[in-house]
Amino acid sequence: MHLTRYTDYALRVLLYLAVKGEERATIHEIAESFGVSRNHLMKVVQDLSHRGYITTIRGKNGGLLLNRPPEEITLGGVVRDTEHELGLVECFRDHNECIITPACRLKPILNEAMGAFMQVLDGYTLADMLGRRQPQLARLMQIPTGAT
Amino acid sequence: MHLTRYTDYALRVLLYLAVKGEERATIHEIAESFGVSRNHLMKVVQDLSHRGYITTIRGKNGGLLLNRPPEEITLGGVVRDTEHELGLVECFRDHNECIITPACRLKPILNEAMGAFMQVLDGYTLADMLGRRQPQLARLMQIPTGAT
DNA sequence: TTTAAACATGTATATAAAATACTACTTAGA
DNA sequence: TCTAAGTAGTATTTTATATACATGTTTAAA
Ligand code: SF4
Ligand code: SF4
Repeated sequence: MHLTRYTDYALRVLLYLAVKGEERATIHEIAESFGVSRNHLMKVVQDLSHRGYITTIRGKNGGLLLNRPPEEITLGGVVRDTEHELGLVECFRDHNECIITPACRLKPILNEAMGAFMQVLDGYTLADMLGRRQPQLARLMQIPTGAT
Repeated sequence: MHLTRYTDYALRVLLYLAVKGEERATIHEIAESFGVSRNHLMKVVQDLSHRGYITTIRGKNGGLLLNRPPEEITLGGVVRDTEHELGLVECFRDHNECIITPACRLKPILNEAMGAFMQVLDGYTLADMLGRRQPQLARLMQIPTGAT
Protein backbone atom coordinates (compact mmCIF):
# COMPACT_ATOMS: atom_id res chain seq x y z
CA MET A 1 0.00 0.00 0.00
CA HIS A 2 1.84 2.98 -1.33
CA LEU A 3 1.29 6.54 -2.26
CA THR A 4 3.36 7.45 -5.30
CA ARG A 5 6.41 9.65 -4.98
CA TYR A 6 4.56 11.95 -7.31
CA THR A 7 2.05 12.65 -4.57
CA ASP A 8 4.64 12.96 -1.85
CA TYR A 9 6.69 15.28 -4.05
CA ALA A 10 3.64 17.44 -4.59
CA LEU A 11 3.26 17.81 -0.85
CA ARG A 12 6.95 18.52 -0.44
CA VAL A 13 6.79 21.25 -3.06
CA LEU A 14 3.84 22.89 -1.36
CA LEU A 15 5.56 22.64 1.99
CA TYR A 16 8.74 24.13 0.58
CA LEU A 17 6.83 27.04 -0.89
CA ALA A 18 4.93 27.54 2.33
CA VAL A 19 8.14 27.69 4.32
CA LYS A 20 9.68 30.07 1.84
CA GLY A 21 6.66 32.33 2.09
CA GLU A 22 6.69 35.41 -0.11
CA GLU A 23 9.95 34.51 -1.77
CA ARG A 24 10.02 32.70 -5.09
CA ALA A 25 11.54 29.25 -5.32
CA THR A 26 12.72 27.57 -8.52
CA ILE A 27 12.08 23.97 -9.48
CA HIS A 28 15.81 23.48 -9.73
CA GLU A 29 16.30 24.67 -6.20
CA ILE A 30 13.60 22.41 -4.77
CA ALA A 31 14.88 19.39 -6.67
CA GLU A 32 18.38 20.06 -5.36
CA SER A 33 17.16 20.51 -1.83
CA PHE A 34 15.36 17.17 -1.77
CA GLY A 35 17.83 15.41 -4.01
CA VAL A 36 15.17 14.24 -6.43
CA SER A 37 14.69 14.29 -10.19
CA ARG A 38 14.25 17.79 -11.53
CA ASN A 39 12.28 16.48 -14.48
CA HIS A 40 9.87 14.56 -12.37
CA LEU A 41 9.37 17.52 -10.11
CA MET A 42 8.66 19.66 -13.14
CA LYS A 43 5.65 17.50 -13.95
CA VAL A 44 4.42 17.68 -10.42
CA VAL A 45 4.77 21.44 -10.50
CA GLN A 46 2.84 21.77 -13.71
CA ASP A 47 0.09 19.67 -12.29
CA LEU A 48 -0.06 21.82 -9.17
CA SER A 49 -0.03 24.90 -11.33
CA HIS A 50 -2.88 23.74 -13.56
CA ARG A 51 -4.91 22.91 -10.50
CA GLY A 52 -4.39 26.35 -9.05
CA TYR A 53 -2.30 25.45 -6.05
CA ILE A 54 0.67 27.48 -7.19
CA THR A 55 1.61 30.32 -9.49
CA THR A 56 4.49 29.86 -11.88
CA ILE A 57 6.51 32.75 -13.20
CA ARG A 58 8.57 32.21 -16.30
CA GLY A 59 11.70 33.97 -17.41
CA LYS A 60 14.70 35.18 -15.55
CA ASN A 61 14.15 35.56 -11.83
CA GLY A 62 11.05 33.47 -12.27
CA GLY A 63 9.95 30.71 -9.99
CA LEU A 64 7.05 29.40 -7.98
CA LEU A 65 4.73 30.84 -5.39
CA LEU A 66 1.85 29.43 -3.42
CA ASN A 67 -1.41 30.62 -4.89
CA ARG A 68 -3.53 30.05 -1.82
CA PRO A 69 -3.00 30.47 1.90
CA PRO A 70 -1.73 27.25 3.51
CA GLU A 71 -4.80 27.16 5.74
CA GLU A 72 -6.98 26.58 2.69
CA ILE A 73 -5.00 23.74 1.19
CA THR A 74 -6.22 20.46 2.64
CA LEU A 75 -4.00 17.44 2.41
CA GLY A 76 -6.92 15.30 1.34
CA GLY A 77 -7.50 17.60 -1.60
CA VAL A 78 -3.90 17.41 -2.71
CA VAL A 79 -3.82 13.63 -2.44
CA ARG A 80 -7.05 13.28 -4.39
CA ASP A 81 -5.66 15.58 -7.06
CA THR A 82 -2.25 14.00 -7.41
CA GLU A 83 -2.69 10.32 -6.61
CA HIS A 84 -4.19 9.36 -9.91
CA GLU A 85 -5.07 5.79 -9.12
CA LEU A 86 -7.07 5.69 -5.93
CA GLY A 87 -8.79 2.40 -6.75
CA LEU A 88 -7.65 0.12 -3.95
CA VAL A 89 -8.46 -3.15 -5.70
CA GLU A 90 -9.60 -4.44 -9.05
CA CYS A 91 -13.31 -3.79 -8.65
CA PHE A 92 -12.74 -0.05 -8.08
CA ARG A 93 -10.87 0.30 -11.34
CA ASP A 94 -11.64 -0.01 -15.03
CA HIS A 95 -11.63 -3.43 -16.64
CA ASN A 96 -12.83 -5.12 -13.49
CA GLU A 97 -13.16 -8.83 -14.06
CA CYS A 98 -13.75 -10.00 -10.54
CA ILE A 99 -16.71 -12.32 -10.81
CA ILE A 100 -18.08 -11.80 -7.34
CA THR A 101 -18.30 -8.03 -7.52
CA PRO A 102 -22.13 -7.94 -7.43
CA ALA A 103 -22.29 -9.78 -4.11
CA CYS A 104 -18.93 -8.91 -2.59
CA ARG A 105 -19.17 -7.39 0.85
CA LEU A 106 -15.48 -6.63 0.96
CA LYS A 107 -15.87 -3.85 -1.53
CA PRO A 108 -18.04 -1.62 0.67
CA ILE A 109 -15.76 -2.35 3.61
CA LEU A 110 -12.71 -1.24 1.67
CA ASN A 111 -14.65 1.78 0.61
CA GLU A 112 -15.37 2.63 4.20
CA ALA A 113 -11.70 2.16 5.12
CA MET A 114 -10.67 4.41 2.29
CA GLY A 115 -13.16 6.99 3.49
CA ALA A 116 -11.69 6.89 6.97
CA PHE A 117 -8.24 7.37 5.49
CA MET A 118 -9.23 10.36 3.43
CA GLN A 119 -11.25 11.85 6.24
CA VAL A 120 -8.13 12.13 8.34
CA LEU A 121 -6.29 13.85 5.52
CA ASP A 122 -9.22 16.18 4.96
CA GLY A 123 -8.86 17.27 8.56
CA TYR A 124 -5.43 18.75 8.03
CA THR A 125 -4.13 21.61 5.94
CA LEU A 126 -0.76 22.69 4.71
CA ALA A 127 -0.66 25.10 7.63
CA ASP A 128 -0.73 22.13 10.00
CA MET A 129 2.41 20.90 8.32
CA LEU A 130 4.26 24.02 9.32
CA GLY A 131 3.50 24.56 12.97
CA ARG A 132 6.28 25.70 15.23
CA ARG A 133 8.78 23.56 13.43
CA GLN A 134 9.04 25.93 10.54
CA PRO A 135 12.58 27.07 11.45
CA GLN A 136 13.79 23.49 11.69
CA LEU A 137 12.18 22.68 8.35
CA ALA A 138 13.83 25.71 6.79
CA ARG A 139 17.16 24.51 8.03
CA LEU A 140 16.66 20.98 6.75
CA MET A 141 15.53 22.29 3.39
CA GLN A 142 18.53 24.61 3.33
CA ILE A 143 16.40 27.65 2.80
CA PRO A 144 18.41 30.71 3.65
CA THR A 145 16.16 32.57 6.06
CA GLY A 146 16.42 36.24 6.83
CA ALA A 147 18.29 35.38 10.03
CA THR A 148 22.05 35.02 10.13
CA MET B 1 -2.98 3.83 -3.76
CA HIS B 2 -3.37 0.14 -4.29
CA LEU B 3 -3.57 -3.08 -2.41
CA THR B 4 -1.78 -5.82 -4.31
CA ARG B 5 -3.75 -8.53 -6.04
CA TYR B 6 -1.86 -10.86 -3.75
CA THR B 7 -3.78 -9.44 -0.80
CA ASP B 8 -7.11 -9.39 -2.59
CA TYR B 9 -6.55 -12.96 -3.74
CA ALA B 10 -5.86 -14.00 -0.17
CA LEU B 11 -9.20 -12.58 0.86
CA ARG B 12 -10.93 -14.23 -2.07
CA VAL B 13 -9.46 -17.60 -1.15
CA LEU B 14 -10.62 -17.25 2.43
CA LEU B 15 -14.05 -16.18 1.28
CA TYR B 16 -14.27 -19.09 -1.13
CA LEU B 17 -13.35 -21.54 1.61
CA ALA B 18 -15.80 -19.94 3.99
CA VAL B 19 -18.61 -20.29 1.47
CA LYS B 20 -17.66 -23.84 0.75
CA GLY B 21 -17.73 -24.64 4.45
CA GLU B 22 -16.80 -28.20 5.40
CA GLU B 23 -16.01 -29.22 1.88
CA ARG B 24 -12.47 -29.15 0.56
CA ALA B 25 -11.55 -26.86 -2.30
CA THR B 26 -8.51 -27.20 -4.52
CA ILE B 27 -6.25 -24.40 -5.63
CA HIS B 28 -7.00 -25.31 -9.20
CA GLU B 29 -10.71 -24.98 -8.61
CA ILE B 30 -10.39 -21.57 -6.97
CA ALA B 31 -8.08 -20.27 -9.69
CA GLU B 32 -10.54 -21.42 -12.32
CA SER B 33 -13.47 -19.89 -10.53
CA PHE B 34 -11.88 -16.46 -10.34
CA GLY B 35 -10.04 -16.75 -13.63
CA VAL B 36 -6.67 -15.91 -12.10
CA SER B 37 -3.20 -17.40 -12.22
CA ARG B 38 -3.03 -20.78 -10.50
CA ASN B 39 0.65 -20.27 -9.75
CA HIS B 40 0.13 -16.98 -8.10
CA LEU B 41 -2.72 -18.33 -6.02
CA MET B 42 -0.49 -21.19 -4.98
CA LYS B 43 1.86 -18.75 -3.31
CA VAL B 44 -0.98 -16.96 -1.63
CA VAL B 45 -2.29 -20.27 -0.36
CA GLN B 46 1.06 -21.31 1.05
CA ASP B 47 1.35 -18.00 2.81
CA LEU B 48 -2.11 -18.42 4.32
CA SER B 49 -1.22 -21.94 5.31
CA HIS B 50 2.03 -20.97 7.03
CA ARG B 51 0.19 -18.29 8.92
CA GLY B 52 -2.42 -20.73 10.16
CA TYR B 53 -5.43 -19.39 8.32
CA ILE B 54 -6.01 -22.56 6.37
CA THR B 55 -5.19 -26.25 6.40
CA THR B 56 -3.76 -27.87 3.31
CA ILE B 57 -4.16 -31.54 2.52
CA ARG B 58 -1.83 -33.10 0.00
CA GLY B 59 -2.38 -36.06 -2.21
CA LYS B 60 -5.38 -37.27 -4.08
CA ASN B 61 -8.66 -35.80 -2.88
CA GLY B 62 -6.59 -33.21 -1.07
CA GLY B 63 -7.42 -29.56 -0.94
CA LEU B 64 -7.87 -26.65 1.38
CA LEU B 65 -9.97 -25.96 4.44
CA LEU B 66 -10.38 -22.98 6.69
CA ASN B 67 -8.48 -23.54 9.89
CA ARG B 68 -10.38 -21.04 12.00
CA PRO B 69 -14.00 -19.96 12.26
CA PRO B 70 -14.73 -16.99 9.98
CA GLU B 71 -15.75 -14.93 13.01
CA GLU B 72 -12.18 -15.03 14.25
CA ILE B 73 -10.50 -13.94 11.05
CA THR B 74 -10.31 -10.15 10.95
CA LEU B 75 -9.78 -8.46 7.65
CA GLY B 76 -7.21 -6.16 9.19
CA GLY B 77 -5.18 -9.15 10.25
CA VAL B 78 -5.23 -10.66 6.79
CA VAL B 79 -4.22 -7.40 5.15
CA ARG B 80 -1.38 -6.87 7.59
CA ASP B 81 -0.19 -10.41 6.95
CA THR B 82 -0.38 -10.37 3.18
CA GLU B 83 0.25 -6.78 2.13
CA HIS B 84 3.97 -6.89 2.59
CA GLU B 85 4.75 -3.27 1.96
CA LEU B 86 2.53 -1.12 4.12
CA GLY B 87 4.92 1.85 4.12
CA LEU B 88 2.85 4.59 2.52
CA VAL B 89 5.75 6.84 1.59
CA GLU B 90 9.52 6.87 1.56
CA CYS B 91 10.07 7.72 5.21
CA PHE B 92 8.14 4.65 6.39
CA ARG B 93 10.38 2.34 4.41
CA ASP B 94 14.00 1.28 4.44
CA HIS B 95 16.57 3.45 2.74
CA ASN B 96 14.68 6.63 3.52
CA GLU B 97 16.55 9.59 2.15
CA CYS B 98 13.97 12.30 2.66
CA ILE B 99 15.88 15.12 4.26
CA ILE B 100 13.03 16.63 6.21
CA THR B 101 12.01 13.46 8.00
CA PRO B 102 13.06 14.70 11.46
CA ALA B 103 10.76 17.71 11.30
CA CYS B 104 8.09 16.50 8.88
CA ARG B 105 4.59 16.81 10.24
CA LEU B 106 3.11 14.97 7.31
CA LYS B 107 4.52 11.70 8.48
CA PRO B 108 2.48 11.49 11.69
CA ILE B 109 -0.59 12.61 9.79
CA LEU B 110 -0.18 9.83 7.27
CA ASN B 111 0.37 7.48 10.14
CA GLU B 112 -2.92 8.55 11.66
CA ALA B 113 -4.70 8.11 8.33
CA MET B 114 -3.23 4.66 7.97
CA GLY B 115 -4.41 3.84 11.47
CA ALA B 116 -7.93 4.93 10.62
CA PHE B 117 -7.84 2.74 7.53
CA MET B 118 -6.70 -0.33 9.41
CA GLN B 119 -9.09 0.31 12.26
CA VAL B 120 -12.01 -0.05 9.90
CA LEU B 121 -10.64 -3.32 8.60
CA ASP B 122 -10.03 -4.55 12.14
CA GLY B 123 -13.71 -4.04 12.80
CA TYR B 124 -14.79 -6.65 10.30
CA THR B 125 -14.28 -10.38 10.06
CA LEU B 126 -14.58 -12.94 7.33
CA ALA B 127 -18.01 -13.75 8.71
CA ASP B 128 -19.11 -10.22 7.84
CA MET B 129 -18.17 -10.96 4.27
CA LEU B 130 -20.67 -13.77 4.09
CA GLY B 131 -23.86 -12.41 5.54
CA ARG B 132 -27.09 -13.31 3.86
CA ARG B 133 -25.56 -13.11 0.46
CA GLN B 134 -23.84 -16.44 0.82
CA PRO B 135 -26.11 -18.19 -1.74
CA GLN B 136 -25.49 -15.46 -4.29
CA LEU B 137 -21.77 -15.69 -3.69
CA ALA B 138 -21.87 -19.46 -4.10
CA ARG B 139 -23.60 -19.01 -7.41
CA LEU B 140 -21.13 -16.42 -8.64
CA MET B 141 -18.24 -18.59 -7.56
CA GLN B 142 -19.84 -21.56 -9.26
CA ILE B 143 -19.75 -23.65 -6.16
CA PRO B 144 -22.14 -26.53 -6.53
CA THR B 145 -24.24 -26.33 -3.38
CA GLY B 146 -26.22 -29.17 -1.94
CA ALA B 147 -29.33 -27.72 -3.57
CA THR B 148 -30.39 -28.62 -7.11
C1' DT C 1 18.58 43.49 -28.60
C1' DT C 2 20.91 39.74 -27.17
C1' DT C 3 21.51 36.43 -23.62
C1' DA C 4 20.49 33.42 -20.12
C1' DA C 5 17.50 31.83 -16.61
C1' DA C 6 13.44 30.17 -15.84
C1' DC C 7 9.02 27.25 -16.92
C1' DA C 8 6.29 24.19 -20.77
C1' DT C 9 5.60 20.10 -23.31
C1' DG C 10 6.15 15.73 -25.35
C1' DT C 11 8.59 11.55 -25.83
C1' DA C 12 11.70 7.95 -24.59
C1' DT C 13 14.10 5.10 -21.42
C1' DA C 14 15.13 2.86 -17.00
C1' DT C 15 13.80 0.84 -12.70
C1' DA C 16 11.27 -1.70 -9.57
C1' DA C 17 7.44 -4.19 -8.12
C1' DA C 18 4.10 -7.29 -9.04
C1' DA C 19 2.07 -10.94 -11.50
C1' DT C 20 2.60 -14.92 -13.98
C1' DA C 21 4.93 -19.04 -15.81
C1' DC C 22 7.98 -22.87 -15.51
C1' DT C 23 10.40 -26.92 -13.48
C1' DA C 24 11.20 -30.46 -10.34
C1' DC C 25 9.70 -32.57 -6.20
C1' DT C 26 6.71 -34.67 -2.32
C1' DT C 27 2.59 -36.71 -0.45
C1' DA C 28 -1.11 -39.87 -0.22
C1' DG C 29 -5.50 -41.95 -1.83
C1' DA C 30 -7.58 -45.11 -5.22
C1' DT D 1 1.72 -47.97 -8.79
C1' DC D 2 -0.50 -44.31 -10.85
C1' DT D 3 -2.46 -39.89 -10.43
C1' DA D 4 -4.19 -35.82 -8.24
C1' DA D 5 -3.08 -32.91 -5.18
C1' DG D 6 0.21 -29.48 -2.55
C1' DT D 7 5.54 -27.68 -2.01
C1' DA D 8 9.38 -25.08 -3.37
C1' DG D 9 12.41 -22.41 -5.97
C1' DT D 10 13.49 -19.95 -10.05
C1' DA D 11 12.64 -17.41 -14.24
C1' DT D 12 10.07 -14.53 -17.17
C1' DT D 13 6.62 -11.07 -18.35
C1' DT D 14 3.97 -7.16 -17.47
C1' DT D 15 2.88 -2.90 -15.52
C1' DA D 16 3.41 1.26 -13.10
C1' DT D 17 6.40 4.55 -11.76
C1' DA D 18 10.26 7.30 -12.00
C1' DT D 19 13.72 9.39 -14.52
C1' DA D 20 16.03 11.31 -18.56
C1' DC D 21 16.20 13.71 -22.86
C1' DA D 22 15.08 17.08 -26.39
C1' DT D 23 13.04 21.14 -27.80
C1' DG D 24 10.30 25.21 -27.24
C1' DT D 25 8.64 29.59 -24.97
C1' DT D 26 8.80 33.46 -21.89
C1' DT D 27 10.94 37.40 -19.75
C1' DA D 28 14.21 40.13 -16.98
C1' DA D 29 18.62 41.84 -17.07
C1' DA D 30 22.93 42.94 -19.26
S1 SF4 E 1 -13.08 -9.75 -4.15
FE1 SF4 E 1 -14.51 -8.10 -3.70
S2 SF4 E 1 -13.15 -6.41 -3.20
FE2 SF4 E 1 -11.83 -7.91 -4.22
S3 SF4 E 1 -11.96 -7.29 -6.38
FE3 SF4 E 1 -13.56 -8.81 -6.11
S4 SF4 E 1 -15.34 -7.54 -5.69
FE4 SF4 E 1 -13.61 -6.22 -5.35
S1 SF4 F 1 7.96 14.57 3.09
FE1 SF4 F 1 7.46 13.85 5.14
S2 SF4 F 1 6.03 12.20 4.72
FE2 SF4 F 1 7.05 12.56 2.77
S3 SF4 F 1 8.80 11.16 2.82
FE3 SF4 F 1 9.55 13.09 3.65
S4 SF4 F 1 9.30 12.80 5.84
FE4 SF4 F 1 8.01 11.26 4.91
